[in-house]
Amino acid sequence: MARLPEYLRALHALADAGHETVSSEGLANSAGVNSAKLRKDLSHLGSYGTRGVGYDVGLLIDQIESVLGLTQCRAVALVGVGNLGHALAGYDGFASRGFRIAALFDADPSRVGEEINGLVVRHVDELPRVAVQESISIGVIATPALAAQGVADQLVAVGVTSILNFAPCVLSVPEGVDVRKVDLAIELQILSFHEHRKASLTALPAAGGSALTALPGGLAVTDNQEAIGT
Amino acid sequence: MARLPEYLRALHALADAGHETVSSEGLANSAGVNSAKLRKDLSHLGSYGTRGVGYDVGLLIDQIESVLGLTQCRAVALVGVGNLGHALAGYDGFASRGFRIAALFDADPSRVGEEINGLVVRHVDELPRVAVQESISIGVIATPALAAQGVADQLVAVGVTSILNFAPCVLSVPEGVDVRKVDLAIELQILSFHEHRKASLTALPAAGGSALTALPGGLAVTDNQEAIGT
DNA sequence: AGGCGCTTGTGAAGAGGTGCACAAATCGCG
DNA sequence: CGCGATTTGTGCACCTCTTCACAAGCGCCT
Repeated sequence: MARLPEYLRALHALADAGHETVSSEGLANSAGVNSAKLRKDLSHLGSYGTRGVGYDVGLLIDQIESVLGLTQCRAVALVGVGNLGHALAGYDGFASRGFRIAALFDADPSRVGEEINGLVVRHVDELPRVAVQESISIGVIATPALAAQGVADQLVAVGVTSILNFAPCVLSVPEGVDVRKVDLAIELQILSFHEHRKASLTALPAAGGSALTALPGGLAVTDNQEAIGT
Repeated sequence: MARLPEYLRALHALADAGHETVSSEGLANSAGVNSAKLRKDLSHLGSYGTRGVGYDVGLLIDQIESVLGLTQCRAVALVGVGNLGHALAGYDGFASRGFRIAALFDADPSRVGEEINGLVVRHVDELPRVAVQESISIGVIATPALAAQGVADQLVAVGVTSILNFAPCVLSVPEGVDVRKVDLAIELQILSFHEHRKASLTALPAAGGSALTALPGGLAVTDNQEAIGT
């Protein structure tokens, strides 16, 4: 389930605040989901809450981390040390949640040798040797779109089976390899769509327009993320 | 639909490659989706393809950009010029797709005045004045989690109704305000889960274990993103 | 020890997305 | 002008996810 990390984050926040137990309602509010959904999610991983009390925060954290495979610190290879890659290399949100950026790569010789956050940028040709040496388990692609597929192929060749792709393109990978894509421009475009839709709706208070005009407000608004009302 | 931006990206790539028309199958491959799904999506926005030929690339680009509200260049305010914010400010993927980063803000006085990519970092207190002046329509939050809610409140107060949140926390906003969240660590955690699942599956070729043990492979793997096989 | 209030876990209904398969429509060619 | 190849648009069935509502269970207070 893709919501488990969100629960985990909320649980850590509650633990820091000193809470020992949480009700499904409280945790659901912290994570921004429905309480029934949260209970069903947690029941799916066999978690034991106590009726009448709630869930033990510490125990639940251990459970979820175990399911997510976060008990071991995973080594991440980052390919592409451009604008975005540079920021990712220095992003402390990774280390604080159990991920270690173990190696940086770039194809541009002028960038090789640069030191970022204590790590030296290596040439991408060294990927096979370093990947084995550092036992890389996840690859992050922050290259331009044109280079992304080639990098993905190289990562797959050295045995990486999980890839996080920031390049705006679709990657072809063999079965068994998981790819997640994050495209920052797409996120903005989705917001732009919502802006456009809201503007059209307010401009037409009692939309009696003909069905011929394809109004932005007329199509389904399903984008897998919802705003949380106060 | 959240898939429209992906179609748009694929269409731009096809247009650059010189294609005048595309079949739903071809475009679906480029965007990494099923062809039937793509046809249904396009039909929902009243788009006119020609049977026997396909879709006109240029026309479809105009249609989708119109629906997404990309005909006007939207001004974006970026709050939080830390590691990530710095990269976002310099990310050329925004400008190339119709978004203009119009203002940078930070709460840290030592960062105020710094120039990034031709823009001067302003103090967050100047947000109200600048937001109106630049007619900001989208706010991007790249602050630490603790500051995010406050920034969101400020953005809402100045009339911003679309927020892209990179801080690892849930934002409370009034109805009518759209929030999209991007949490880079969560993406890695989902990949970690897949790694863990794959490792468990290969370790147990014919999983005959008792149902009591909550195997990672036993729970539903639905994370709204799928790998595309070759 | 017993009852009461609170919370979990889950069955069932509802909603929505997905993909197949096929009819309708268009173009090119003889 | 007509036919076949090709491609769009869509009805239908399936399946998953979501949400409500409620029974079962646990702790606390008397």
